[in-house]
Amino acid sequence: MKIATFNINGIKARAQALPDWLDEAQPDVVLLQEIKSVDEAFPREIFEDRGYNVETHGQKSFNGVAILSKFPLEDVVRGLPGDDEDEQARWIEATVVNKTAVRVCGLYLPNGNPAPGPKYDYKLAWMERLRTRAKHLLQNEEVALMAGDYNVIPQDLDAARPQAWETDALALPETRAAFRRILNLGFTEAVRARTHAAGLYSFWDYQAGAWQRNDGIRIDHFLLTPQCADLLSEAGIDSQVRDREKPSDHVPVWIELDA
DNA sequence: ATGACAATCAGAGATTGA
Repeated sequence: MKIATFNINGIKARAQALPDWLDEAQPDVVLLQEIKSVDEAFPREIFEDRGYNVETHGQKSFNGVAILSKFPLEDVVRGLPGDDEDEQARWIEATVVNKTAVRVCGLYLPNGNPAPGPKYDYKLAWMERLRTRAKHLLQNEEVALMAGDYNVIPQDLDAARPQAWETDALALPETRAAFRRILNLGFTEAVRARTHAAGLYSFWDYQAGAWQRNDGIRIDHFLLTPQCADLLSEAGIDSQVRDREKPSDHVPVWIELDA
């Protein structure tokens, strides 16, 4: 089973590039972030025509997440537990039913800039809620994963110019510590389970020719429970997508599971 | 220190992103 995560930066703006990539990469399951659309306006036909089931958790203008799956989706939950006041659409989870049932959680973790400030406080609080959900996934010994745009540069080797991000909410020591605190509960980060190579990025800013200069960062991640990590066979990043017409500023990250 | 670029909503320019 091939599962991908892709921050598309607006479904309307990606009406060509996203289906083009789906047709070529043929993922079974896709976790989308930043659909920037309400549920009613999401162009589900584009995906249903290709054999995908579609579940969305959108909001107007900003954020918004979705799951596409060629296999049936069950027990869909929208919104990260832990704060009833939180109106931002950043979390969706469901069980993909195939040979092995896989609980997939799609997330769009807050950016947090500027730091310090209320947006950074929201980021750290959101990460604490994420840690709570993560603990439960482990306690249940599920074949489960949490994937998406974490807005976290885990280590210096995950940025072309780490010094440029030193005081940024994506790389501050407190951000990295919060990410490690989740990881160290017992998750496997898929790309790093396969390679410790530098120069692997999933985001390049639109500005200042960042793509052309390969000035990227790696902020889109897959975290796997032990039961899920046992099924991992491959992981990759489709960086070539960034060179296409009207690209998102992120590219797809994917894994292959024997599930 | 700032802007560069893109998307959204709206119908100009502010807001957000990373």
